[in-house]
Amino acid sequence: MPKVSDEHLAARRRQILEAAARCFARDGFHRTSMQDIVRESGISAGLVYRYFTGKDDMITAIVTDWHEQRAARLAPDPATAYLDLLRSVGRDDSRLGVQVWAEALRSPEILALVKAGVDGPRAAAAAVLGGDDAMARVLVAIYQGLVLQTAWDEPVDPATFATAVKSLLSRPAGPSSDEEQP
Amino acid sequence: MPKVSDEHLAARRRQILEAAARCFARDGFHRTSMQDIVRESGISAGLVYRYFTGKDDMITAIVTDWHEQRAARLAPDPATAYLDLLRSVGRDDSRLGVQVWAEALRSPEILALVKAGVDGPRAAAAAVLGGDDAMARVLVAIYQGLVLQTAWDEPVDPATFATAVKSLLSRPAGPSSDEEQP
Amino acid sequence: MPKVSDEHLAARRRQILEAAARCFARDGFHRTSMQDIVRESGISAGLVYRYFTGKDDMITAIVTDWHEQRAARLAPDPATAYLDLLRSVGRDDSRLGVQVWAEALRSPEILALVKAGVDGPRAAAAAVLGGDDAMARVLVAIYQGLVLQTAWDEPVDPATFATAVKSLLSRPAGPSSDEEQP
Amino acid sequence: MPKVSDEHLAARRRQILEAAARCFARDGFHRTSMQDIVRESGISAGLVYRYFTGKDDMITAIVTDWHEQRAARLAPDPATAYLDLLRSVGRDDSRLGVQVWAEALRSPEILALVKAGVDGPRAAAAAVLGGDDAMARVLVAIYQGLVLQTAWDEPVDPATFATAVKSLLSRPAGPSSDEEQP
DNA sequence: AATGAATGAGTTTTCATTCAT
DNA sequence: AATGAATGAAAACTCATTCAT
Repeated sequence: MPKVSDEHLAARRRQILEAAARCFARDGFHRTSMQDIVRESGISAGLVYRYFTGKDDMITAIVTDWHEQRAARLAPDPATAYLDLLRSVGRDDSRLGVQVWAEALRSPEILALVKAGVDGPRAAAAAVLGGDDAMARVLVAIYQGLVLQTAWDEPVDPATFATAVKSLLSRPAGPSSDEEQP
Repeated sequence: MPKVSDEHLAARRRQILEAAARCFARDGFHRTSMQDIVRESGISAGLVYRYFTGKDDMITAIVTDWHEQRAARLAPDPATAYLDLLRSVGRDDSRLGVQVWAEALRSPEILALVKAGVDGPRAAAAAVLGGDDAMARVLVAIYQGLVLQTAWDEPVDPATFATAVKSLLSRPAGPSSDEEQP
Repeated sequence: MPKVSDEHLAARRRQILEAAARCFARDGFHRTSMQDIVRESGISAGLVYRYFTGKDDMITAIVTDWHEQRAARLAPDPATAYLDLLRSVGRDDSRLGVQVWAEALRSPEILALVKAGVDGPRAAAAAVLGGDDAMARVLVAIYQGLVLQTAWDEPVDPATFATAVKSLLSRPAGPSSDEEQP
Repeated sequence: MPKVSDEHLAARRRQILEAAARCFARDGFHRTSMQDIVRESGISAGLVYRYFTGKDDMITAIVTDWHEQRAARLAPDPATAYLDLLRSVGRDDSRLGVQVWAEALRSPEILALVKAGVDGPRAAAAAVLGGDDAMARVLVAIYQGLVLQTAWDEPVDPATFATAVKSLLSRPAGPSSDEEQP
C-alpha cells in the first residue's frame, strides 16, 4: 500500500494506542509485553514500531492524548468544572491513571507530562481561591484520591463523593477554629 | 547445618526487606531485579529464596510491615491523628506507596492489604463524622493525593498542606449553600 | 504500465548498485540494511527487488561489475601492469574488497567470482615468470596485503609500497642462498 | 555451585570461546547467532553473558587470545621466524582471521587489536632490513595474502609458498634495475 | 545455613521481503 | 513502473528461580 491517507495513518495510530491503553489499564505497563499489544491491536510487531519507538513512547503518547482530551472537556466554567470533573471519574481511566502515576516516578518525561496536566487546573483553582495555593493542592489531592479509590474498585460513587466535597467547600470560610476534625 | 536463633532470622529478614524497599522506592517493582536486591542486601540469591517465595512475596511482606508500623503510630487520639498523619508524609515512603498502589491493580492480595490498611482509619473517621462515609472517603482521598504529590517531588509542604486541610475542616458545617467553589 | 527504455533500466541499476557499494564500503554487508540502501539510493524498497533478488544478489552484482572494470583497466602490458595495479589501490575500494573477501567465505558464488577475478592475472604472471606458480601467488599475495593495509587506514603509500616491490622483484634471480631475511 | 575454582572459570571461558571461534570461522560473525554459540558450546544463554557482554566482546577476546598465543610462538629468531610463520598458516585460523579483518573495518577496538598484533612484527622486520619500512610492509603483505588465499581454500601449499618467498628474499639486493616484472 | 553458578523461557526490537495500490 | 505499508520470523539479551556444593 503506497502512500496511504492521513486518516488511515491516524486511525492506525489510534488503533494501536487504544489497544495499548486497554492492556496497560488491565495489566500495567510492565506486565504488558509488546506481544500483548501486537495481539490486542491486531497489527504486526514491525508496524507498531513504525508508529512508536517503543513502549515508553506509547505511554507518553497515551498520556499526552489523554491530557489533551481532558483539557478540551474541562474548559468552560471553573466554578462547576471541578465537581463535574469529580463526577466524571471512571474506572478504566483511573486504572490507567494510577499506572501512569507510578511510571512518572521512573520517567522524567512522563512526570513532566502529568505535572503539566495538573499545574493548569491547580493554578486556575488557586486564582479562584484568592491565591490560596495550599488549598488548591488540597482540591487536586481530593481528585487524585478519588481516582485512586475508583481504580481500586472501592465502593465509591463519584456523584456521592462529589456531593460530600461540595458540602465541604460550600461551608462559609469562617474564622478557623482550633477544633480539629479527624 | 546448625539452626540459627530467631533473632538472627528476623534480622536477616529485615535486612532483605529494607534493601528491597530501598530498591523499590528508587526504581519501582518491575525495574528492580532480584539481582539488585541481592546486591543491595548483601545476601546471596539462594538465601533470599529461603525467606521469601519470590518478588511478589517480598512486596506483600513490605506492604504488611508498613501498614503494621503505621497502625502502631496512628493509634491514640483520632482527633489530632489525621492532621499528624498528613504532616508525617515523607518522600521515600510516598514513592514506595505509589508503586504499591499500582501493584494493587494487578495483585488481589496486595489490593486486599492496602484496602485493609485504609478501611480501619476510614471507618474511624466515619464514626467521628457521625457516620458520613462519603466525607470519610474525602479525608482519605486528601491523604492519598498528598502522598502522590509528595512522591512526585512537587513543592508541597506537608505542614502547610495540613494547615489548609485544618482550616477547611474547621469551618462550621453550616447550611450547605449552592455556591460552588472550583 | 509503460515499459521503459533500456538506458533507464541500466541507469536505475547503476544507481542502486552505487548506493549499495557506498553503504557496504562504509558499514559492511551485514550492518547495511536494505532500508539503508533504499535511503541512500532514493529508490523505493519494492523497486529494488525488481532489479535484484535480494542483498546477496546485489553483492554478487557489485563484485562482478568491479572485476569487469578492473579487467578492463588491467589489460595492456603485463610487465608494467602489476606495479600500476599496486599504485592504483584506493581506500574505499579496498574496504569494499575486504568485506567481499569475508563474504566469499560464506558464499560459494562470491568465492567463485573473486577466485575467477584473481586466477586470470595470476596465470598471466605465472606465464611471465616461466611457469613459477608459487611466485605468481606471492605477487598476488603482495597485492592482497596492500589492499588490506589500505583498507585499515594504515599509513601505507601505494607508490612507496610499489617501489619497494619493484626493487625486490628487480633483483637478479641469482642462485638462492641459504641466508634468510626475516 | 558456589564459588567455583579459577580453573573451572577459565575452562568455561575457553569452552565458550572455542565454540564461538568455530562458529565464526565457519559462518562469519554476523551469520553466527548467539543461539548458535549457545548450542555449539553446550552452555546456556544466560551463562554466556556472565562471561562476555556480547558478541563483540567475544570477538575481542578471541583476537586478543590469538595474538597472545602467536606472540608466544613467534619469539625466538627473527631470521627464520618469518618463513616459519608462513609455513604455519592453517585454514581454520585463516578463515577466522579474514572475518576479523573485515570486522576491524567496523570496530575501532578490533582494528586497534589487529594493528597492534602486526605492528610489533613489522617493526622487527624493519629493523632487520635496515629500517626499510616499505619493505617490511611488503613482507607483512605477503603473509596477509597467504592467509587470505588459504582461507579461500586455494590450492596453496604454505611450504611451497614459503620457499618461493625465500628464494625471492635471498636474491642479492643488487642495484635496482628498471626492468619490471609483472 | 549459605553460596552463586547455572538455567531457559520470555522480552524487546530489527529487517529482508512481499504485495495491494 | 513504482510505491511504501505491512509482515513475521529471527536476533540479542535479561532475569526470576533452582540446586549442587
